[in-house]
Amino acid sequence: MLNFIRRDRPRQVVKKKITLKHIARELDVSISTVSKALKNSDEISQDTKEKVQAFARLYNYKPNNIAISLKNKRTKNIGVIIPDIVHHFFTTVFRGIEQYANEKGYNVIVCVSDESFDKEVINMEMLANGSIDGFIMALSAETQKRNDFNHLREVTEQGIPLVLFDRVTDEIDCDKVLIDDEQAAFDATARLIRSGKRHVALFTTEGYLNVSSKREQGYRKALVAEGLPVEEALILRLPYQFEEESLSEAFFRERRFDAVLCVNEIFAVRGMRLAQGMGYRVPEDISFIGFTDGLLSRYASPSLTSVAQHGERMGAVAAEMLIEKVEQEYDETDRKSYRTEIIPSSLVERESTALG
Amino acid sequence: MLNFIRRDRPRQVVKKKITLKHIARELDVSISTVSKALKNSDEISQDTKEKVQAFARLYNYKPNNIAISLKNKRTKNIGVIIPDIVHHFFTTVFRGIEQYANEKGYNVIVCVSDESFDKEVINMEMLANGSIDGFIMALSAETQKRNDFNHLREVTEQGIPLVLFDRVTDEIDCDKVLIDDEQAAFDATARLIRSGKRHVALFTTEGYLNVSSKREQGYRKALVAEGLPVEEALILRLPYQFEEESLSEAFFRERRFDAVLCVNEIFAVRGMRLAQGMGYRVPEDISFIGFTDGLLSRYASPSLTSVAQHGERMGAVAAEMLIEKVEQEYDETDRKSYRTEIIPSSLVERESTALG
DNA sequence: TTGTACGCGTTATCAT
DNA sequence: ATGATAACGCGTACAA
Repeated sequence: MLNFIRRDRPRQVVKKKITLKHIARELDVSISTVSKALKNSDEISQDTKEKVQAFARLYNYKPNNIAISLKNKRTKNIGVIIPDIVHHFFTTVFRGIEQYANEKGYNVIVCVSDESFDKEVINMEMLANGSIDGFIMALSAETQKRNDFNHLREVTEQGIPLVLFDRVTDEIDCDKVLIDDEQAAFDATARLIRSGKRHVALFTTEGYLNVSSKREQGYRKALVAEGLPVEEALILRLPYQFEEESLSEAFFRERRFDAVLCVNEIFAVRGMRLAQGMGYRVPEDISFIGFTDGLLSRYASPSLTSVAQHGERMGAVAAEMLIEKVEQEYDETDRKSYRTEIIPSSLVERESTALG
Repeated sequence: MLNFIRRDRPRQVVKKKITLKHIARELDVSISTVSKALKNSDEISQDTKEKVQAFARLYNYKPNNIAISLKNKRTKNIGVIIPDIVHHFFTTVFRGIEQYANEKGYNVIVCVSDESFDKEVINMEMLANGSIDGFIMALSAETQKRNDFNHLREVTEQGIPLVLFDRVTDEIDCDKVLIDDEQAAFDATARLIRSGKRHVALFTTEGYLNVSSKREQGYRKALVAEGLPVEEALILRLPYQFEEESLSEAFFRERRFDAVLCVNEIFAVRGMRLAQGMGYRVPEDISFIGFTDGLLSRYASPSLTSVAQHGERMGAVAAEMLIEKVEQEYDETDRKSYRTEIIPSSLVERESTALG
């Protein structure tokens, strides 16, 4: 009796999960009676309900998610595909997604594309075969470069909801969540100028990443708006993962500027360090503002004024948009319309800029 | 004809995923014939196989993961539960897990416990109901404090493989992966002493986190081993998330020391900054070594000598152990035995320590 | 060579 | 009040 529940093993007792069928057999009723009894259906006698529920509690019955998914054609899982998890911004977005999703009873399956097109495609296909109800993703660098979005198109054509964030494309019709990069860069630059700086340099990345170019736009527009010339010589383009300082050192020696806008924290911190090493005071001689308000900004010396991107909020919004689509998908009532949400960033003022 | 494949929608054509049943109906054969044909079974005539395979390719047939999971009782998903994703160390471990798992054809479902016992329990239960084949996790702070591990016990009793990493407990019999915290602290301290320092302070956290206390052990043992006294006055215990510097400032004023071992990057960077602000030179007057070799260590001024914990390796090892168990679980052959793996850390030497 | 029947665990509909 | 049956999508042992 009950030997489905306890089965002896070499050194360990295994209490396998029990199913409706087990309960039914043990209590000598039908599976459907058990199912209804557990749902407190009033088709079932009080007596039977109590018996069944007691037994279920005793053996800690929990319905099998997979079976339910198969039946409902909904998994309550959402797939997240990001280029890199060891990256503060993506991590915070992920956290926002995870929190919101969890509140709504969804689990999150993450895949990392590692900035590779192929991995992105493989991961998407893997998850699209029934494992998830919808996708949230930021495109890999390679995907952006190749401009090939067939994998996204396939997924949306299958009716699987998709939300793109941060690294998006116009080629695909879907919900999107964006940072107001241009506006943020504009504001930061204007902030530097209004505090009395007249020669604002820009430290940005080589190659045209979507993000950097928007920030550059904002920088340029701010200069113009404030009646200053755009000095091309004050724009320094650095390799993404550069190690030696020679480039920037030369820049400091040869150019005259009194403020720098940097498209990320790292450039800013390295810039400040170099400047200080060369005898400049920060912010008196040169002010700095960076993007991505992470640990580096907070603990640099001096601490770095930085554009906070509210990744967590972004993730929550993305998850909200996705889950809305997923659940209305089920109603099939009204036709789709896609939104693009902009998450405002804000400037966190610290020591690397003087008060206006 | 074929109207299961294209169904008109308001403004969008939806190509729903097709199933074996669809193919069978369309080609007027049975489902099992289709199934076998797709597997290239030699029970099926070349002719039929080609017809079926062509059709499947055309309509991009992919088997439904959920159905397969239900059938096989294996999901090819692994559940990861960590206290916090916005934390460099956990993030790197996660990356290691994700990479290895992906190589082996597994997906990763992450849940964040947020250092909360309840969330940890809820997430585990959620995933344990069939969604995953095994768990990899680091215990939440609250769980460690409460010393309540029934949720882990339940899971292992159900025969679900579990691997604990970093934040583990002796109460549960399972595979474990650990950092050699004590040894690392020992080595770091010894390294400071051998470079000529005689009064090594320790900046650690208040309250007894497993991790910090092991590091403290190593620190103490190293002093003893090198024939130096343990000066209790040189051990500074700071709140986990402290903001004002008053505590440490007083410490710098009142104590005499020429080196500091810090249990994390942040304490080290803040310590260095304070020291420099008070006129000390780093490393000449005071050397610093931190734990967790992240961005802060690399970009601090001076850059910080730091204990690298190789989280990625740790994650890969954990995933390897888990998947091994998951797959042998299936054989049911030999009995379980659990291992504990130690991942060696290493010291990354930078500017905050002088050469021995 | 092809098809039937069953099972995975659940729920919903329709008998009894 | 209870149970039988079908269905979700797949694979496979067994029949035909």
